[in-house]
Amino acid sequence: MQRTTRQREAIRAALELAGRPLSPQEILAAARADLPQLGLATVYRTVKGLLADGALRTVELPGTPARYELAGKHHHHHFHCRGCDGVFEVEACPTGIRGLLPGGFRLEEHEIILYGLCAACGARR
Amino acid sequence: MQRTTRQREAIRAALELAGRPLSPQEILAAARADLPQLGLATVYRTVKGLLADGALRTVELPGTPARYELAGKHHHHHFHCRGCDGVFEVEACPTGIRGLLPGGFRLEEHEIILYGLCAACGARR
DNA sequence: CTGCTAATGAGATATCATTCTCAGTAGCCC
DNA sequence: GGGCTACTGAGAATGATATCTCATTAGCAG
Repeated sequence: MQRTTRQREAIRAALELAGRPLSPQEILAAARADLPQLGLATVYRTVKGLLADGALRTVELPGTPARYELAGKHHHHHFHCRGCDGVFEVEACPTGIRGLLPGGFRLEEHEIILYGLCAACGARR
Repeated sequence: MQRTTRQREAIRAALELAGRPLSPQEILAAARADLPQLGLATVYRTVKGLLADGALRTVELPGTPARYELAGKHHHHHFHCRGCDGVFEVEACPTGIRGLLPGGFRLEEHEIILYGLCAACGARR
């Protein structure tokens, strides 16, 4: 049976508050604001459970551990900041992607990743 | 000093022949057709050297080891087949990506990854 | 051809992300 | 409140990629 624990709530809250995809380490750091003794294993276990429930979505970017964001948002893409390594959501999507494909290939999904500096890092330089 | 070795040539040839990004393991398998005793360490060392020379470009996709392709091709994107896990080049790019960005963000690069089945895998099902 | 030394190969080792273990803790039904 | 048992935390174990070590091999300049 599924229990509602302090940890589970803290982890969901951290993701909700962030509003962007977080890695397990980022989740751990954020949720420790509430629960300082929180363990990494619990983060992984809980994330797995939330994924199974359909409450989270996996966001995988090249060269970094998987990140997780709350499910249910509409289609969007991601911006990966080279300054702070943070990942942000981008609320748009160009059209006509299907036309890019060579013949015979069957398109199921697409991911667009933008690289650069986020507003904070851009201002700092 | 840089020497022209059998191994270096076999690795470059494998990438040239493939015409698509290869992981170190894929490079190893392909180049062993010519040099059966080729070692993985040599692949990594050689790839590093070719990258430093600017002869190769790194292609990083989520959830997979980095792959490498010959440098100098014009801008393109990649298709990741879910059937065979192979990566193929896609010779096009939608316009207007910069318009997707929120204010303050500085865009330096972008990557578009298409997921689905390649022609061979699509036909097999 | 000869010697110098860069490059190689095989296995050991490092590095991380993720999962496992297990004793102790705490949700929740009654 | 009590008891059953799922959940937790800390560290060990795992798995996969990438690098290092070192004795041996082989480019290439002279």
